[in-house]
Amino acid sequence: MSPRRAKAVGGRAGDDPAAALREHLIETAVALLGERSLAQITTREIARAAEVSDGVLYNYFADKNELLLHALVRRYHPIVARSDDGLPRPGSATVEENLRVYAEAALTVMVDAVPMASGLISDPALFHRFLAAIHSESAVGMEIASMPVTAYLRGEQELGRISTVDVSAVSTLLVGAMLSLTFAGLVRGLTAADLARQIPPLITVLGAGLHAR
Amino acid sequence: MSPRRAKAVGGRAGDDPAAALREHLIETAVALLGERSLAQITTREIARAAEVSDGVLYNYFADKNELLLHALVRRYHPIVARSDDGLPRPGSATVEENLRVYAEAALTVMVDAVPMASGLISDPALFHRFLAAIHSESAVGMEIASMPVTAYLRGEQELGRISTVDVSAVSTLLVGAMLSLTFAGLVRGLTAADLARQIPPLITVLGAGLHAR
Amino acid sequence: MSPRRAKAVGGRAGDDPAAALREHLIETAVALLGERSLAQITTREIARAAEVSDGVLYNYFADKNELLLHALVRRYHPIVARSDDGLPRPGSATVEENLRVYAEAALTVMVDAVPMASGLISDPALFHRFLAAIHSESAVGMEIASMPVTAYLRGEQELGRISTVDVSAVSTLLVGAMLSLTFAGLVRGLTAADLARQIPPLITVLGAGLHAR
Amino acid sequence: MSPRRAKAVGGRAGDDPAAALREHLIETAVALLGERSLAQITTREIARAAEVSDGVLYNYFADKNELLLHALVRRYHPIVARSDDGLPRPGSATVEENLRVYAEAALTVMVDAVPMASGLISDPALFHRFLAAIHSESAVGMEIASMPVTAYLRGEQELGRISTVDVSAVSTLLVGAMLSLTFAGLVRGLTAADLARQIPPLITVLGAGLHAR
DNA sequence: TATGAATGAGTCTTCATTCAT
DNA sequence: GATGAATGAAGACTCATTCAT
Repeated sequence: MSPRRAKAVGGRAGDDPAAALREHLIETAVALLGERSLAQITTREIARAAEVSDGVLYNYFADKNELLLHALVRRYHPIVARSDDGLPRPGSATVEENLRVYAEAALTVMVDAVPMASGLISDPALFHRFLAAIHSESAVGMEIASMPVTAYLRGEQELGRISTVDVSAVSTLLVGAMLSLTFAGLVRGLTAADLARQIPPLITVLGAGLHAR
Repeated sequence: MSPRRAKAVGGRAGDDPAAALREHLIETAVALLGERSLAQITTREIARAAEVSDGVLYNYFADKNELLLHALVRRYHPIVARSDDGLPRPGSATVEENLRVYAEAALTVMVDAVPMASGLISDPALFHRFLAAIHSESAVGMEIASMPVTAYLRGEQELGRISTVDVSAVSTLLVGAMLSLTFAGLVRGLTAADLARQIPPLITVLGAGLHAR
Repeated sequence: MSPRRAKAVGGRAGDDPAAALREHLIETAVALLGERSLAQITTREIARAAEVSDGVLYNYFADKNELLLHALVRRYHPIVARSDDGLPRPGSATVEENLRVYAEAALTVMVDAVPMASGLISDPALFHRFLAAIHSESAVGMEIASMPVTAYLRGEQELGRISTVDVSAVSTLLVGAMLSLTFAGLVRGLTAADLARQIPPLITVLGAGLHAR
Repeated sequence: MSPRRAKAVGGRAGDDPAAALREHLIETAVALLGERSLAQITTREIARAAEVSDGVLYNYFADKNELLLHALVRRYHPIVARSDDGLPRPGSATVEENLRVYAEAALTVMVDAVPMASGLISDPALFHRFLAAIHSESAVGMEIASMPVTAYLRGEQELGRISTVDVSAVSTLLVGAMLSLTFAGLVRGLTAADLARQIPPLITVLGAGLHAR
């Protein structure tokens, strides 16, 4: 005679059923975040999409924004984490080729994240709640995107394949350029693939700095 | 014979009285845009801030968004135009020093424009009305910020002060890095001046590319 | 140095200029009443159509409704008066043929008047102001439409061309049928001409009553 | 488990609780429709009268007009249906007496329906939504009122109690006359009972047509 | 007196949040 | 705990009316 469990969550044995619904709501919100921006997602939409009742969300979150914040964080972390998957290691191939791969990865991440981030930036209050939720503000912002590149470059530097250039500066330039391409693409409705064609000349310019003596 | 004039507009001599309130509304909206984002500004707030009645705005604009769009364009144009003022000419000083000035100008512009642009990006419909209002989509986006740099570098190239590098790529890298700094600053609440300290190392990296043989 | 006169009214010599503008407004409203119903006509539309300023109407009428009421009366009277023009006299042609002519006239009037009247009926307060404006309530309603028919039939009766039937009842039947056709036409978007085809069988039925002994 | 129920709806047993408020709203609107016309009923008034909150109506209807349309149809159908109840059958009593009963029924219906219909006629867009809602445009208009009379007369014709007159024309005359009386009554504030006194002379005139050889 | 911009009450509608069941 | 209908506070927009010029 335990209380009824939300249909949509099902009865996965072993899980804490309460936590399961909470998860389900977050995942649903994450999915909606891929389509619409923060302000344009209603609690009703979330409930409908999650196939649960309108009110449950208040059993797990203080308000709509808390749920969306969790969804945002959830979306944000894999985006960054994803960068690590299958990215080239220092010493492999050529530095230029590897940087291209890193650049494309960053571009992909940004084309996905920027619309979402925009929704946050336009709501400062929410933005700061978000930063607090991430609770290590230092790792947020572009650094989080440039860190893998920086790490990679540092590796190459240790291997002596590139000069003693400021690798952090190189990362900022590369990642920033990807951000720039992302916005340009937003204006014209271009995909990450379309934009990726503009990467090689950028690498060429940076390459000069990497090999300078 | 003439109809009465809004109290808030007063009797500023020399103004076209008809256009005065329109202007007043746009300027009020421009000011509000500095505090809040598009979606968070209500018609009531605009009216209160402008010290006029709730309905006047509809005497001058088709709807709330048309007013805000005008305010946006108003804010957007000086931002871009400002870049041209007092920017160094090819041949003067050193290329590195000049690039630093351009970079700082771009950074200043972006710190101002990004919060505003974010509000637009999260509302695609409004975003496209905005682009249409600017009515030369090709010049919108990051290009508008990178064009002055590109032009400057092309000038230096003609003077033979830099190599035959892809100046457009250099611009994208530089401007993109400014954008990146802007977002980083947004997260930490840093000003353009704070962020500007990170410019020199970037220039150093790019400098290698500019002088490569 | 007489005060300025509304442009649209022009300077017809001999007219009282004030009364001229009043007239102009009423006539404009009359025209608009042919297109839209009472509630759907705004003071702005009247002013624009009359090519005068928004506010003048309040120099001549207590409010919007008073103007529209005058327009309504103006439209209403000619409608009824029109019935008298060129309508057959007792003794001419055949009674059936003449009744057909009267019926068509009534139908034409009604197709014109019913949409207008509907706007009134749905606003009881306005309706009673209207009746007061006409200020002989007894002559309003269907009687005003049936009176000419009744008068005609009475004439025929005096000539002995029809029996001692209740002519008022015949009028009510005939005019009521026209009203009925009018509503039917409204539903299907038919014109007075379309509807007129249904008149002859009605006359045939009534004819029996007129010649009964 | 079930969500709470609107206070105003209470706990009427046996009702589908989901549909209860919907019903309540329609009935409230039906009642208001008896006092005011369509355009003069605000969503707030409906909510107040129904003793529910301002927004509920949007849980059951797409917009204000959809609710009012339902209320209209609700008012419209019983009006017509009512005509069939207890109306005389062909062969009973005398034709004149029976026609009088039919006429009174039609009059009652119209005195009720005309003010309501007027509100619709003055808003063409709404009018057509209404017709679509009734979705058999052919049966709308006066026909719906005259059909029972026509059917009755056809029955009498088959029984040979009346001549081979055009029964449809007779119906149009009779029903039209009732409409005419209705409008006349509206002007003077007369009830259906008051107006019914004018029916007998009309029947007398029609009677001549029915028995003509 | 004419002008027409300004006024602001009032309309419909949305949606985050509550709460009886 | 889950449900989802009810709540009611906004929000954008309209328009009759006023009034400084």
